[in-house]
This record gives sequence, C-alpha cells and structure tokens, in this order.
Amino acid sequence: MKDGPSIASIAALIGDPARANILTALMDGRALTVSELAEAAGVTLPTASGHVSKLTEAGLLVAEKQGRHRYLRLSGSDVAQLLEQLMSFAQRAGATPIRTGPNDAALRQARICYDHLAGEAGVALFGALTAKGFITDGEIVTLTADGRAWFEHFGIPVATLETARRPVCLHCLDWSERRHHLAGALGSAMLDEMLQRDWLRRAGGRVLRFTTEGRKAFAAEVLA
Amino acid sequence: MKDGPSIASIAALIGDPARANILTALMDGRALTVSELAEAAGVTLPTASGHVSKLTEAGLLVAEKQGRHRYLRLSGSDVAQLLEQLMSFAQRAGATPIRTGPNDAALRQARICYDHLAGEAGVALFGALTAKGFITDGEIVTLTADGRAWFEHFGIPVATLETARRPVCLHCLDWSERRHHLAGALGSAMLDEMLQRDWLRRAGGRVLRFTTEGRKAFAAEVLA
DNA sequence: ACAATGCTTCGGCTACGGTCGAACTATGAA
DNA sequence: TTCATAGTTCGACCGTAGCCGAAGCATTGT
Repeated sequence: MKDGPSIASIAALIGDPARANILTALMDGRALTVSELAEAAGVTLPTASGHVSKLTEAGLLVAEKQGRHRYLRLSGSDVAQLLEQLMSFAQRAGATPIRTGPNDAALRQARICYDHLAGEAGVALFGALTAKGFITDGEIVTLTADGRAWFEHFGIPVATLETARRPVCLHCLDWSERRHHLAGALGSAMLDEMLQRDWLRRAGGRVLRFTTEGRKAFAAEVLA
Repeated sequence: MKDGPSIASIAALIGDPARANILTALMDGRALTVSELAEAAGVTLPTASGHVSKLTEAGLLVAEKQGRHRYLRLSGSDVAQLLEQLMSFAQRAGATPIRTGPNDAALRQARICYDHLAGEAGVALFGALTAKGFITDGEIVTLTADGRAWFEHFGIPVATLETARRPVCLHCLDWSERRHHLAGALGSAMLDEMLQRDWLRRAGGRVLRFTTEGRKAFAAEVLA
C-alpha cells in the first residue's frame, strides 16, 4: 500500500538521539562546526561526522566550508518549524517524565527559534502586533501600511527586506505556548534590532534573557 | 545540553517503517482494526499489536473497543498535519528516488487528509473560498457573514458545527501542493457534503476520484 | 458448554545501525 | 618542511529493537 512519500526515512533520521541533539543545537539559527556539534550531541567526532553527512544528504542541513572548518546550519526555517512541531508533541505525549530542567523555564519565557523570537515574549509580540493592526494574522501574514510605518520608525528597513527573496512575514508555531509567533525576514530583523538595543541577550544555547531596561522598554514601546 | 522537549523519542516512533505505514494508513481519518493495520503495514498481527500499543501510549493513536475488535484512529488532526509535513520533507529530500507510483498522480489530484479534502482540489477549494471572501485566510481562519450564508445554502449546518468543541475553520499544509487547504469541522462537513452529493468517491486508500458530473458541478458551484 | 475469532503476551532469533579507536586526508601555522 | 588541528573513512564491537511462532485471554456465536 504505497501512500504518499515515505515519511519513515526522514522521521528515523530525526529519531536518533544524537542527531536530534544536533538538530536542536542548531535551532538558534547559528552555524556550528562538526566538533561543536559532537560536543553538543555528546558523541565523539567521528560519530558526529557520520550523522552530519546523513543529515546534509537528506537536505536537513547545509554545509559551508571555511578553511579547515565546516560550518553547518539548518537548511531553512521550515526545518526549524518541523522540529518545533515535534517538540509540541513530545511535550504533551509525556513519554518522557518531563523532568523540567533549570533552563526549561527560561526557554519558555524567551528563546531563539532559528532566527526569531519565540516563547512567551514571542507570542506576546505577535499578539500585540496583530492587536494594533500592524500585521494581519493570516495564512500569509501581511504587513499593513500602519505596520510598515511602525517598523520603519522602530529602525527596521522594511523596504530592504522586501527586495530579498525571503518571505517578509511568516508565522511559526510555538511549542511551549501552542500559539504562533512572528517569523520570516521581519521576525529575524525584529530580533536583531532588539539584540542591538540590548533589550535582551543570548544566555547560552537558545535561551534569551531580557535586561531589566529591555523588559521595560519592550512592554512600553511594543506591547503597550 | 538539555534543550526543550526531546523530539527523538517521538520521531523515532514515526521513523519505523511498519509504524509509518500504520500511521499513513490511518490518514484518511477512518478507524481500522489491528488486523487491518497489520496487513497495511505488511507485518504479522503480533508485531502490529506491539506497534499499536506504543503509538497509543505516545498519544498518537486512540483506541476504541467494540466487541472483540479494537478500532484505532489518529488521535487528532494535528497528528495528520504533522505527518503531511513530514511527507513534504520526504518528498523534496529525494532520499528515495521517488518512483512515482500509479496512484501517486491520483493522490495529488484529490485525497483525504484525515477527514477533509486535500490535493489540487483541496487547495483550489481553499483558494476559491478566500477569493470570494467567504473565509479570511489567517492564522485563525474565520468565516465571514457571506461565507456563513453560502455554506448554509450549500447544505452545511454551520450553526450546529459551532456548538461543537471542535474548531470550525483550520488550515492544513498540503504536502503535494505546498499550500494550505481547508480543515476543521467546516472542512470535514464540506467533504461529507460532496461525498453525499456523489461529486467524488473514495477510490481505495486515501484517493478520491471525481465523478464526471461532480467535476462539472464542483467547478460551477464552488470554484466559479 | 464449546468452538471460533480478534488480540495480547512471551521467548528467542536476527539484523541493522550507532559507537568508538585508529588510520588517513586536508588545511593552516610555525 | 614539519607540526598541529579539523574532519573523514574504515573496521570491529555491541545493544537495541523489530520480527515471528506459539501460547494465553477475552469476547462472540452456536
């Protein structure tokens, strides 16, 4: 009974613990070397090398050679989205006793999802933007005229973003909140700008932490 | 480096060929017995039984006992959506040479995705409904007043649907078309109505085939 | 009560795939 | 040229998990 593309191979690829670790380690959108991935996955270098080649062959990762290093990143945000979706299942499945780690709470509050803001803060941002009518919340999220003005004023060169091939607005399902947050070029630029302003900082892995001033400013300028 | 819920276990669950077959066999939304699943997956009954218990334990399937039969179905449309998303990867990954089977073309044209219409026809339906302003194409797809009237006239008791707990409108990503199609209670009711009118018929597995009259009527009454 | 059917559990077999150490290649530095 | 570091490939080891046949429950039918 052949029925659509065979999902088994791709799922099995993600299903190995070491490879899953590699993939989640890359979910902050940065590119890591094979050695770094080996450490992240808790395996030796040769093992990681094998996994990486399988993942690139399947198109989940892309490699970029630079000198004697090989930098690997997720091939696109769609991969990140798939992983987030799997997380949302893994969570409620409760197959694992969910021994909520120390940084788990931090992850829920604010984290990087590929290249944009996720977690409570990400969902709050998305909600505020739609509530104010800056974006229309749709299958294809679109930017309104008001929104364009606001983003420009915020310091994001919207016009420049639109010339690129990448979709400006996208949404992405948040595994911890089970609601959408802003992705796409705009989501990426928004996160960059907030990091630039030192509203929040990377705190190891995917965790993002607000600075005290940043939290205030975020509430006042964006959410309010 | 603990980082979010562990996706490996859930992915590994889907990653086994026999289990993947079981899951795809259930993607038409119907409930099948363990024996039927065993045949679909190409394994013996004891083997299938073991797989099924793992899948139910993980919350991907739900069981319903009826006499000495045990009917199994996907636990929800979100599972179907996850599977469709995996298919979209499996497809472009090209890990498998994609030897496009005979019914592959048929699958692309019209098929059942859990309980609603998918494939070219499903995407066309969704497009037509949005183009006419019957639904707004959003993160949360909503039904407009015009749309409500149209669906009622088409023979779908919208008010009744809204009393149920299930969301009326949802979208679902189509693996073959890479665009959204209509899901949710409305999508389900729409498919039921079209089957009722004999516009299309189940043709084995998930494949749907238009009747000649059905194709005309669909084009005239819905797409036009 | 007995047989038949649908499913689960058990025990044992097998094989696939992940893992590592060691050897090899390639790039860059001294 | 020589050494050091990053990565790949190879060979061997091992564990896990899928698979089946046989036996055991449970439910229905006669």
